[in-house]
Amino acid sequence: MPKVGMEPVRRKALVDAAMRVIGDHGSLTVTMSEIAKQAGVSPALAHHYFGSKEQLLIETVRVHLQRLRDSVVTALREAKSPRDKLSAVIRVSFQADQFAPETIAAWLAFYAEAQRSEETRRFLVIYARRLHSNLVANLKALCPAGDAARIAEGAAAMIDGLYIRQSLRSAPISTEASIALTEDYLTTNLNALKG
Amino acid sequence: MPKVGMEPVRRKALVDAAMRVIGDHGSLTVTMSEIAKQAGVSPALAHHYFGSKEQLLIETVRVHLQRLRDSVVTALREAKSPRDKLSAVIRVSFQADQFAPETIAAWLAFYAEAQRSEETRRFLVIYARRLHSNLVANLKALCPAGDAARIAEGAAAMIDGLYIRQSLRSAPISTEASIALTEDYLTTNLNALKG
DNA sequence: TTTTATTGATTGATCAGTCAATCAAAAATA
DNA sequence: TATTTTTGATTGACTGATCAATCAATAAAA
Repeated sequence: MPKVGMEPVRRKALVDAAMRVIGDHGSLTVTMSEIAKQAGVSPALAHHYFGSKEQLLIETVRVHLQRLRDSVVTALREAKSPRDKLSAVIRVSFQADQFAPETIAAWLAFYAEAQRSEETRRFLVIYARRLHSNLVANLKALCPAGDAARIAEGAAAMIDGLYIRQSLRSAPISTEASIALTEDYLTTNLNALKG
Repeated sequence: MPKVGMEPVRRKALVDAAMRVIGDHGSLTVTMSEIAKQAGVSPALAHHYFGSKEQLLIETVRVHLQRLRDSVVTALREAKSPRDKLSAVIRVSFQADQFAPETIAAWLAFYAEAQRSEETRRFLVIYARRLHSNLVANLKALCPAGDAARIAEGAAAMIDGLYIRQSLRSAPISTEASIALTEDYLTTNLNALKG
């Protein structure tokens, strides 16, 4: 069975398994055994490749934020006007796989972890900054810089807030409604400036 | 040393200690020992009064949400007009003790816990509903019901989102700026309807 | 004396992390 | 080509630490 070149395959499998298990469990207090089992390998192998549970979790955050970033980049490239690019950023934030309850649960767990893990925090800060700067950059084409910064803060907060509220699964808001609410925030603010 | 009537004193001390330790630690993976130590009693006593760690944590959520509720009720009573009441709800949400990094960290941990603990989730859902309904009730006096519901969703999301972003402690937003952003959201939306 | 408050000592379970051993593919050598 | 050596992949079994939970014992008040 052992074949050469398994490392990248196993790493990916373990990182994906970690996200799934964490999402299902809704917490980072998952065992290496559970993750390894989900990935179809022994716990020892997970340690072999990642050194520690903490490192595996950090890698999990990193890889998944990288994927999210790739989605945003693609969507931005397809959008032409600044206004379309703003919509693209919003759309990706709420896209199906991101907005699935397990995914939201996992992100929530990572935000909590960021209180203790400097490295986890660093990655989430980068995500937050990127979201903010994507919004600002395109807003600047539509309104003065000062307003752009303010509107971007508000929009970013609204996006994150819709996630949190979604995590409680009471009165769940649809993807479309979340997008509409955020779009509406932008439109109303931009119109208010024009008026 | 043992005096009669200590139960309520100890319960309060333990619940407060739990919130503090969880806030400092940024996670619910705190030991009963740490909490008990912080409260100045033995771990065994914590178990004596609460039965289990889980129950202590649930009580901690309940008590602290109850206090938050009391603050809101008081602030609402002092405000006269619907618009003032909206401002009161916002102000309390961001008031100093709520917006302290340790408090935010603790709430974040509880949100994560809500994924697993039905009872914790229930309390947080009640808080979310209360926030929403306080907003809707007063918005209805200022705009049509449909718009009130929508604006309330947006405002609640923005409040929760500002918390999350604050938890990352990068580019921290001041209490005043957070209040201003949320107030601005309401004002802009209400003006847009009038115009 | 009975009841309430309190703790030290202990237990049992859980887990992260380690390690020595195995297995099979690949590379080197004959 | 056949044989040997090396190396990467993999695991079962084990260890040490941590921690929630229990309990019997003590001390003070009622």
